Amino acid sequence: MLKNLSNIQVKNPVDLIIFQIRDMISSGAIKPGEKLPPERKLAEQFNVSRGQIREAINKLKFYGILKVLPQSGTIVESIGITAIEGLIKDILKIEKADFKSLIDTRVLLEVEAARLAAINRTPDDIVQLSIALDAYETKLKREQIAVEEDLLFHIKIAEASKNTVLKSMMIIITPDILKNFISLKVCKENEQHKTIHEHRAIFNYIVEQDASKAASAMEFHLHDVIEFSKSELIIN
Amino acid sequence: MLKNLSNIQVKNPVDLIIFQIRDMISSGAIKPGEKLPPERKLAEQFNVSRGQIREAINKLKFYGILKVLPQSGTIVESIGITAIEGLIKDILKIEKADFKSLIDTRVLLEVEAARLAAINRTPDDIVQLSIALDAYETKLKREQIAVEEDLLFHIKIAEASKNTVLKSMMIIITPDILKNFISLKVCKENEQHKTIHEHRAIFNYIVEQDASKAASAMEFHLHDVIEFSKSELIIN
DNA sequence: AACCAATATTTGGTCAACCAATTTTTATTG
DNA sequence: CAATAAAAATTGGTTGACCAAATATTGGTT
Repeated sequence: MLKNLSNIQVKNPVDLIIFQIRDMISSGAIKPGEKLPPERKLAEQFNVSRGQIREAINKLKFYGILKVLPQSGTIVESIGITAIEGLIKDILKIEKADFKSLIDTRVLLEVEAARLAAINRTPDDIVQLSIALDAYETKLKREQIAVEEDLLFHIKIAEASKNTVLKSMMIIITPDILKNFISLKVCKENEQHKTIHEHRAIFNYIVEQDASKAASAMEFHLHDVIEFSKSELIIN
Repeated sequence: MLKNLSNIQVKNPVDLIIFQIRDMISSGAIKPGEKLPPERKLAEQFNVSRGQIREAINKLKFYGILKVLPQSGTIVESIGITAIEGLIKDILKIEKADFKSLIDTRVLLEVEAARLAAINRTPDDIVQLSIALDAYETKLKREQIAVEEDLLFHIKIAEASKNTVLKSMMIIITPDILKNFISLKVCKENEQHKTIHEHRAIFNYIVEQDASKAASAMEFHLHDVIEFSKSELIIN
């Protein structure tokens, strides 16, 4: 346990607080389901300001480790000591996304989203997809580049899939994808017009509720994108 | 994962601020790549405290829309007006994850993670996987339930996949999965011993670098889990 | 002893004042 | 006039005091 401590390079003071909270749980001082000491006590105990304690709590709250009850206290989620230890260790190690991982995961999510969208799409989804599709095509015909409209269309597909987690993940990775695309100038002008037909194909299969064809159409559509995943450039 | 928001009615004051920032970008008052007005100005302009402005900025920062340069300013990421408008709208709509979406997405991520792990695993990954596997088995032999060790093993697989995005996503959904599993008592004691063999099988295929077999072994392993995805229970 | 309302305390949430790094402006000098 | 250094203003970051809701304590009544 303690030997793992040296592995992690803690730089951020907030991460250091998170680490200390982890120790309190590891040592059994706090058990899952119980209340964390109040923020003021923690601030005094760790010799930091209360604001930094709040920031650390906020981060752990986002990752689902803590739950804050206003005017009452902060409790550790009942997910077991082992899980909490492992998760916090991993959270502190989370690194920036590389381009290849981003693209590979995007393809994975998108193909599944297209498949599910074909199954679960509602009439309203068709309207929304149609609007997004039109926006993409008109932008493309007027200007050269429509990467944004492209990705917004893809998000609409994720929305039509009715899988809330899938959609959330798409939303999270989309800005990173855009940043990389723009900087790498992935968007070739002449090839963009080809994608109109591909988008239409995906759209039609979703309308027809042909799941497997929608999925394969999406996979084909993203083939060009996969080619770029050899690049290892990182943005930010 | 986090909060939700009804389509038009905005309740959270922070989300309202985000909406106003969106308007500033939509109207062209701020363009992508440019600086946001200083926090004090925004606070005065929106007639709210600066802390709330900071909270809103923080949320948009997490989703990759804004980038904060300390002691200098906050800039809008250069990802285009259209993308920013669409993304912010979607961010405000993000809803809590339902169990089915959670499980379905988990399976999707895990099968791919197993496939990639078989390809990219290093000698050290094998050691780490072996340690996680032993922890799981010994816990199972002594006590009845080892869901945490189970999931930590799965995270190690994601780590071995060398896909940073995939791993991050696994870490994000794991606590939610645990909460649902524990409350639904998905972990059947007698069936848990069966999973030892399945884990071993996955592990061996990863060691042997047999990608397709590793993937299908993972898919088979998660079959029982998929059965429960009919439940619509939501935790929290 | 048991119950319950009134009160005091504790809690996370909020805010305005302050800090240090940065940027811009101004003054000086060659 | 240009260059540069000093100083003023601006910036996001931090902090400690205050707020309202939740909780614990108390004291009285039955």
